[in-house]
Amino acid sequence: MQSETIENYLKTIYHLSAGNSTIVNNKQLADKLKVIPATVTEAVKKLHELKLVIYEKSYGTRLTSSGSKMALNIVRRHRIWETYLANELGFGWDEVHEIAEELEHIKNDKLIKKLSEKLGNPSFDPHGDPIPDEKGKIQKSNFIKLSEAKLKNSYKIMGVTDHSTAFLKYLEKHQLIIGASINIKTIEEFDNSITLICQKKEVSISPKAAESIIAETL
Amino acid sequence: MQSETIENYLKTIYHLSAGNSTIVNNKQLADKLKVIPATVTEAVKKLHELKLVIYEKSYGTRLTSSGSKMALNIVRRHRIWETYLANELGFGWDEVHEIAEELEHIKNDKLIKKLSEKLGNPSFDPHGDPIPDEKGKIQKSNFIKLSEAKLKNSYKIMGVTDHSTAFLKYLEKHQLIIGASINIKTIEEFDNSITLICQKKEVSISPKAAESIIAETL
DNA sequence: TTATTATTTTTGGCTAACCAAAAAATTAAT
DNA sequence: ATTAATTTTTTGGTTAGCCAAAAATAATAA
Ligand SMILES: [Mn+2]
Ligand SMILES: [Mn+2]
Ligand SMILES: [Mn+2]
Ligand SMILES: [Mn+2]
Repeated sequence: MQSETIENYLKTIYHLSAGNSTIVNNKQLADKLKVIPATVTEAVKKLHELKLVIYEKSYGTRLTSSGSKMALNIVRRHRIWETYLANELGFGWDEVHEIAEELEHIKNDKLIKKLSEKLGNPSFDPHGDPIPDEKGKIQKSNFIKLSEAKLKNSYKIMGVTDHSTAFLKYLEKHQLIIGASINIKTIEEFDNSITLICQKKEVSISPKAAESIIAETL
Repeated sequence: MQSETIENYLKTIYHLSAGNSTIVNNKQLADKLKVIPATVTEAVKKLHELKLVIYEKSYGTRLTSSGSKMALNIVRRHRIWETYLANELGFGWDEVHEIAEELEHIKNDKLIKKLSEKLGNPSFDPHGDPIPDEKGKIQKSNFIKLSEAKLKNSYKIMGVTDHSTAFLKYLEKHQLIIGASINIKTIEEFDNSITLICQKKEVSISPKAAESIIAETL
């Protein structure tokens, strides 16, 4: 049985390699997992032994196909739980991530299946992130980061990549919620801050915020 | 933070001491927790340090009031989850215990509160066991073990104390389900086996089975 | 191309949970 | 009261995960 620790490593490697199995280095992992680099060195060695990653000394780590399969499964559990907590239990989208961080480690296929069914087998979680299916397949979408949006174009907000409570509260205040339609009014030359129209109101957004908002081109 | 291991010890001590803080010995704990007695000795020493139990060498262990409070809370989480799995997700009552064994360790008060609310703050789980409230109070009931039933009397099945899949399957087959009304037809002198009427059908039950069925006097 | 900085690895050590085997204590049987 | 059986404790040892400090590599800047 894979331990909770191993699962957290796999999931983190998956996220850091952006799905496409880019090489991940120890420092990144240490930062995300809140351990020191020495600990990561040990861990990735063991994951290599288990054939869940390929670890090349002093270079980096990437998931094997079986590691990737496992990671996708953890991501699925995490996002199913997030959706469930939000849609069925009435938790706010800023609360679900933390709880799902624990629930994701409960390994019971039937449980996840029942949860998913009850939700109508959703393909996206409350943050707009795709939920891998039982086989690990992820539904593609023509989403972009708002930082890549073009002037005058219209978009629909589909999700966020920063799940911090602070950020989510900020979005809610400006009614920049999932499903909201927006139009890009101006993009500042000198700092790339964006002004957009949302619910008839004008909102100005920093480049950093725009980087964390996922939108669909309309 | 109390570890999963500590929580399992507290819960097991609670169950073995039947709520009323009877002394529990190492052998019993070792058997239930599937570890060797030496491991239990170490563990109860630590629990004593933490002031969660009173451990008297070579004699036994009992919960302190803070240990008891904690145990009640774990039992509450366990039974809320069992009820939720059965009532909201459609799991069979023979499936829920195993899953709840894991879910019970997720410590998030708001989560349990939401689950409980959604269920209408139930006082009994699908096995008929009482669910302690937030303060640890358990609702009393005039339940008896079927092995204590009297001839000609009528009862309503309220729960079971043996949660094994085999036993629950057996009960289901004979329609001895929660809520069923029964009448005691005969009690054999020589082996205490019981014949009862349930759903117009006659069912014969071993003393061992009767010991594990909880019923309410009608 | 050195020198400086950042990252990675090694080494030694720690704690929580476990087990096996032997010794000690308790309980039950004769 | 002895003996035998059971339970408990002690001692020594293991593994998973972690950290701190030092040594080795790799990357960047001068
Ligand atoms: Mn999340
Ligand atoms: Mn996690
Ligand atoms: Mn149970
Ligand atoms: Mn448990």
